[in-house]
Amino acid sequence: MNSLGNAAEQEIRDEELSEEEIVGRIFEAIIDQRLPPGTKLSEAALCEAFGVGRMRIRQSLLLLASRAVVELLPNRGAFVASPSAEQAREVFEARLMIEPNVARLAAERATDDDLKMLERHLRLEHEAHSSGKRRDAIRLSGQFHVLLAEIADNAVALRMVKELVTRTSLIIGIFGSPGVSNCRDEDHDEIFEAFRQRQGDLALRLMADHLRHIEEHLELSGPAEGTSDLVAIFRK
Amino acid sequence: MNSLGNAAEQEIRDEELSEEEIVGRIFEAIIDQRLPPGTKLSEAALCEAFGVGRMRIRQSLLLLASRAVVELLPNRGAFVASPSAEQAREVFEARLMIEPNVARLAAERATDDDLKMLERHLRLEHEAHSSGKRRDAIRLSGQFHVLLAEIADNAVALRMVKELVTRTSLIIGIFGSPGVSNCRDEDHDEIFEAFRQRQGDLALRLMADHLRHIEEHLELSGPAEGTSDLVAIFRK
DNA sequence: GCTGACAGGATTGTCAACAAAATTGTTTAT
DNA sequence: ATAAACAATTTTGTTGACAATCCTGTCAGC
Repeated sequence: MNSLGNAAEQEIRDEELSEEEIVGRIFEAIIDQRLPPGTKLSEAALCEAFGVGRMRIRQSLLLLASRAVVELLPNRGAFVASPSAEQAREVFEARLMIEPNVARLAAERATDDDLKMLERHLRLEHEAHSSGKRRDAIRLSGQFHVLLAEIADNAVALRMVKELVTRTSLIIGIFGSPGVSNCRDEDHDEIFEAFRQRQGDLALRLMADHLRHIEEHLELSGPAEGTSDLVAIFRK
Repeated sequence: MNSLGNAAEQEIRDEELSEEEIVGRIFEAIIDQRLPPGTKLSEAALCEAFGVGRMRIRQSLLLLASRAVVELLPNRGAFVASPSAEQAREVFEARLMIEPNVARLAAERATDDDLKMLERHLRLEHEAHSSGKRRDAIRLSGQFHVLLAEIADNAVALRMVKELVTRTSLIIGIFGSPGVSNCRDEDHDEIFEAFRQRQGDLALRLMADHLRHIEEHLELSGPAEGTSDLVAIFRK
């Protein structure tokens, strides 16, 4: 029984899910690490899981592959991507280009409602963290970055951030020290404080520091995860 | 006869084109404005143009839609996107986040061969510009930005730049003053000079200026191009 | 003469059957 | 007993046909 065969995930409504909804669901599942890197995503299993036809699944997998979130091997099927150290470097480099700017714009454009919403979100993050709900903590800390992109009000940046946050979750699954959580929520608190003071440039700087901080806590010179390092695991 | 029905574009080899190749070809056609915004991309026509099955085309169109380069209307078909002024703003905002950083990295990482290649490219740009080959000039000036992303050696950034450059071509087609070319090649020359001197931060600044310069030459408060502003055109 | 309904044609969306490839399990020969 | 070869099963890839939707042109009614 794989992690997708859960009947509870099936939709009850007779409206079928669209490709984008399926893509979104798989993004989320990857973000909170219910789908670890390398997981086989067989078409039949996904058809059952989402209650849609094979074509819909096929297209969804193609979209996921175009964002480097799944890997599509010809005649072999689809697998959750396992980013290489090189790809991890690229992802963080890209995040450092985009997200500090997103943070600055968001800080400048946030409405009062946005600030309230962020505050509520940070409270949830703290709760999940202190009560040891690791999965929730991971999901929420990733979602924080997505929320900022939504506040920044730029659909292009939002799409990119969603992709990069998801890929980061995979990267942490591979290169992260076990137990260490995704983001420190104190960092998020500091960024929020900059928001409250409407200091866009400060938010930019803090976000850059935050991302560098995450990257530093990875072991990018480590395992090197090939196709599936069974050979490495059973080396000796 | 639409602009895709050209039999010369058909492939001779019996190897079929992959989705990505088709996507790339359509990207290029949009970049040098052979496919203006709003063009209907009927499946049958594309099947003939590329000599592939309908499924291949369908998937290609889905990929293009996921990058906001074509618009997919249910039961209506695929059309080359016609970005709104709001979307144009988002595209340039995103380019300003990414490309100055790309320029800085590229300036720092360019090999001597890269510099030679850029120099050759700029010569081509000048030639196309001075000999009045508008289409070539447009294609080459867009390609300059893509080359920088390749030199920067970041696949994520490269993909984003390709998308944003293509969308910019559509934006210029809609909001650009007629006759005014895409980029001024003197700007590109300046950036290249920063490359030659290995001044990454200068390259960053010049690229930001360059992008702002392009955006300023648009008329974003203009036509407002709805679905197809026939109503606006025949208003009075 | 104009508006609305209707029918024909064309295009898109979906499904099911079929073909191709790969993995797994079994057999056979050394 | 090991390893290669073969067979069976599963999974992916592709094709074609069919259903649904939309556009266009026509016709009836007012």
